Order: sequence, then structure tokens, then C-alpha cells
Amino acid sequence: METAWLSADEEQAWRAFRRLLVALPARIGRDLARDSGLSAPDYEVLSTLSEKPDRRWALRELAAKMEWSRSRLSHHAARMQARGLIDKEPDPQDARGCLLHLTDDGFGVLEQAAPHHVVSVRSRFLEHVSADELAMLRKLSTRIADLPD
Amino acid sequence: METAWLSADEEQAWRAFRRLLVALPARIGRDLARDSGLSAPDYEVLSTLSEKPDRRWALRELAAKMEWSRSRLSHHAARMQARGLIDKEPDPQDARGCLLHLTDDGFGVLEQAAPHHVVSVRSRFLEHVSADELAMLRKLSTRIADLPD
DNA sequence: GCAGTTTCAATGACGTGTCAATGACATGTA
DNA sequence: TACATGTCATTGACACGTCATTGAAACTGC
Repeated sequence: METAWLSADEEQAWRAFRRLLVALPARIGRDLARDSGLSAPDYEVLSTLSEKPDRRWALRELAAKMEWSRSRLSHHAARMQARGLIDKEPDPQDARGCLLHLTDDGFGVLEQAAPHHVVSVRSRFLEHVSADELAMLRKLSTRIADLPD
Repeated sequence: METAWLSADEEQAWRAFRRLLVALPARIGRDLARDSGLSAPDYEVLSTLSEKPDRRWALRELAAKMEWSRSRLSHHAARMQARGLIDKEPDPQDARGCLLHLTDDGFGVLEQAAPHHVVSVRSRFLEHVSADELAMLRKLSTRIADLPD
């Protein structure tokens, strides 16, 4: 296209950053699948559920916490339930709602997965970033992610 | 899970960065779909094809250039062909291969899309990043993306 | 209490990406 | 030349995410 609407610096930085945006989650996701048979979304659901003492969370609240749509979580929870990682219970507080509950199997899979995942995040990312860079990246990420949608 | 295997700083930076990794492409992709009816992959295919003077590129070469699998590009090209954005021609150099060719319609859609997309990238990202940050982000991105898979 | 509105989870259609398998063709080597 | 191996695009099965819709239940104001 050769649109001159980004400066050369901006263009190159944006290109490089887009490569990272694609490559990093792909690599960490592949590690996770290979090591534990989980997808990144699986891991996110399991680890968020495990933060609650009773391993139970209302679907709508879990979706809000993870910034997922309820539809997405409903689909994903159905697939994870079919694999025995979580199960669903009626919400005693709200008959429209449901609770998602981390099964013992799901918790076991998460416990097995977590250390591998940490190694993956370190070796794919953290090891290659200085403390200064990490601090800058955190500020930058928060600033941009917090912009309105 | 409360795994203590990332320091608090690392944990927070990784969380913040993951939010960005999800939110930024989603926002820019939604802008693109709203403004031009294109997905981000559509835009990437169209703009890469348009870089060639004759708007033609062998599928395998285009896939390599974009770092896509040939399977992915084959699927995507079929959908884009059905919408009239590109068409396919036999490769005169290699009877196994095929050339993808940007149609006039596809080129028109790209020309209409490009300025909106640039505004989107600016307002969602570049405007909120200082020159120093951008330089650091570029170095960091290149360093990590260039790691082996 | 009741009607209108909002919120909940579920669902189906669709576009998307990955993986493994396939058949067509190219290439390298005896 | 003939055969083995590699590379090409395609295909089908599956997982995934979005959007629009649905029906049930909760809230709201009267």
C-alpha cells in the first residue's frame, strides 16, 4: 500500500509489535497444549476458579472478572464440562444463573500444568526483558488497555 | 493458584501485558470491521498483495511473508475469493502452486479501508506511546519475536 | 400485584485457525 | 528413465470466539 501516514519509525515499531502480539501467545499456548493438554483459555478459567476457596464462581462474575462475554464463557464452560474439568450447579441466589465449580480432576490438571506454564512464560518472555523494560511495559500496557473500548 | 513462582512485579506486569495482548487487537479489529467490513487477516492479505506491482503473489510465498501456514492462507483465500476480493490463477512456474491476485474490487476496498485503519492504529495505540517507549517496545518486540519457536 | 424492562445462560450460525491426511506435481538420485 | 522423497494447495474435522436471538427469571415503577 505504501501509505505514508505512519512515519518510518512508527511503521517499523508497529510491525515489530504486531509480530510479538501474534507470536508470543502462540508459543505459550503451544507449550501449554503440549505440556498439559490445555488451551490458554482453559488455563485462564481453571486458574481463576482456583482462586476462590470453594473453587466455585457464578458464571456472570467469572466472565466479568476475566473480561469475557457470558456467551463465550458459556460455550467454553460446556466444552470444559464435557472434559470433566469443571461442573455446573444452579445458583441458589439467582435461579437464572449458574455456578461453575472446579472439579478435583480439573484442579489436578491445573496443579500439574502450572509449573510448566511458569517456565514457559519465563523462557518465552520474562527472561528476555530487563527490569526497566518490564516496568515500562507494565505502565504502557495498563495505560492503553484502560482506554475506553 | 497463588503460585509464588513469579515475583509480584513480574506477575503484575505479565497480567497487564496480557490484557493489552487481548484488548488492542480486538479494538483495532472491531474498528476495521465497522469501517470497512474487513477482518484484520483480510486487511493483512489485501495490503500485502498490494505491495507487488502486479498485485499477484504465489500462495506459498505470501504465506511465508505473512508467517501464516499454507493451510490457513488456502482457507482464508477461498473465503476472500468468494467475496470477490481476490482471485486465484494457476502458477505458470509450478503446476502445484497457485497465484493470488488482488481484484480491482479488493484494491478499492483496501484503498477505502487504509486511512480509517491508520486512524484506528493511531488513536488506539500510537497516540498513547512516547517516542522513547515506542523505540523500546520495538527493540523488545524484535528481540522476543526473533527467538526460536 | 402487574406490565415493562433488564439481566441471565444457552443456543445456532458463521468466520476463523490448527492439525492431519490427501493427491498432484517437482526434484534428486540411482 | 524410474523410483523415492519432498513440496504444493486443498480438504475435513475440530476447537474457538462473536453476534444475534431466545426463554427464563429478576427488577422497576406504578
